[in-house]
Amino acid sequence: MASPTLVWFRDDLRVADHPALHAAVLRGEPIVCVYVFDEVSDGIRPLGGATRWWLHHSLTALAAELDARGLTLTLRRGPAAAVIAELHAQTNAGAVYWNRRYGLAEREIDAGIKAELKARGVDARSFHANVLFEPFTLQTGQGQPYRVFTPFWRACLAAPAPRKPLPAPSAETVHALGGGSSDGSANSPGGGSSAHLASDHLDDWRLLPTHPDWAGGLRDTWVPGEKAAHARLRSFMSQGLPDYLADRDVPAIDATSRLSPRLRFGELSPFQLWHSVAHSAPGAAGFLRELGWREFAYHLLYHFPTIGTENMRSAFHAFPWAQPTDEVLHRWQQGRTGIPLVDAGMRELWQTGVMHNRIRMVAASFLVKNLLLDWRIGEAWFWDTLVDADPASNSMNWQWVAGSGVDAAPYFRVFNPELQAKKFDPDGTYINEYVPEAGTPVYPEPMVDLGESRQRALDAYEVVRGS
DNA sequence: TGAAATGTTGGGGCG
DNA sequence: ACGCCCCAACATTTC
Repeated sequence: MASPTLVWFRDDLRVADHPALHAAVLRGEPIVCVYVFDEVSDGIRPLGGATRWWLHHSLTALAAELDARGLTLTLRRGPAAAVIAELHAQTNAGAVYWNRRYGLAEREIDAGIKAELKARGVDARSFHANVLFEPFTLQTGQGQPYRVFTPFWRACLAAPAPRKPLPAPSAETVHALGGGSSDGSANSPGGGSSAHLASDHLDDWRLLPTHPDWAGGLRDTWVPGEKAAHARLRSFMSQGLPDYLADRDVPAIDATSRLSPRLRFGELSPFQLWHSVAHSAPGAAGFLRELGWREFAYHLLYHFPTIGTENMRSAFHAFPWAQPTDEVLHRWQQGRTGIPLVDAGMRELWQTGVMHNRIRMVAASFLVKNLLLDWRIGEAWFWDTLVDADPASNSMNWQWVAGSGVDAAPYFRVFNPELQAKKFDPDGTYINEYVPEAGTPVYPEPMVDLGESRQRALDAYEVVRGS
């Protein structure tokens, strides 16, 4: 192949609405697809266990989608800059395309790679793909990044409408580019005209848990991959959306979209969601608003890159967090707090890799306020156990609960898990599903008194009050 | 995307 | 019939 186009897949494990892949097709040269598993570059946070599981299966699904189009997904492991440079040398690629990401370390890595490639005369390009509104295009009247959700989302809705999704390239289109691996040359060197491009074996990355294999609940709950993502998208839009507003707060009802892990790994793009919604339908604005919170999280991550590690309100630097003990932490993590709704949520998380949105707030509030533990402790656990763990949303939402974020819940807002259970799980269906022993003698006593620990949190928050 | 305390109101029981 | 009290229901304030 003369000067193939290298398409670098990252958090965009899809073939439809993939601007980098789409542009590669338009460029008209053979396409080389690659995924780089990078846990070693500076500032890169290693994936948690649940996201590693998802990544394994989503990569498998992506490879199949590409294969159906005569493309091979090449897998490489290592620091992205070195790996891309090596791939460039091995393929003599004339162009390298990818879709943008928004964390600081990722942006620095990508900028370095782009500069390096351009210096070698390569057409290195990044595309707008994974957020509806580029964070650097939105600012307040004062020229500052938005710090409050409502005006942010108002500005988004007033901005030019998000573009229509791009189609997935067809097998015929890709085949016409030639030089590729439509005969499976990656597995049978000598087939086709291209040189064999070495690929790691996915199994060697050991993304799946062993000893023990704790992923049974994930397998029972999820089918990762673009095809399954579209199936859920269709069923949610046709059946779920009308009742979304009414039912989304009831954890016993399957009323939330459950699309978050699809967005996390880019099996679906936000553009596809945006244009799947019948905007005049009841529930549409409410659902899109949730998509707006994801946008806001990425906006904040871009403009305030330390959102995952530092309190956005600096007064919280002096907050008197309690010292975590293993016993206390394990009771929360394993759903043995003695508070049924909290335990149900934590067990749902452990079993399925997600937790219902409302219960996330309750369980997080319990950790940060009733147990008075630093939100970063909870953030780390969610990072490890959520299949939708996302550097933007996870950080923003924990800071929201803790009150340390810029547009956060006021410090004095403390969820009462018993009241929340009465309101949103009145017949106990959800609690009973995950904590069937609640109310029996084997169920533990509450690890803290809800009233006393609430008061302790309010007292502690005096430190940051008024700042 | 809260909860609890405090304040207000209005209907009904009852002397 | 009337006023008083109780208290649920709702509203407002405070944390």
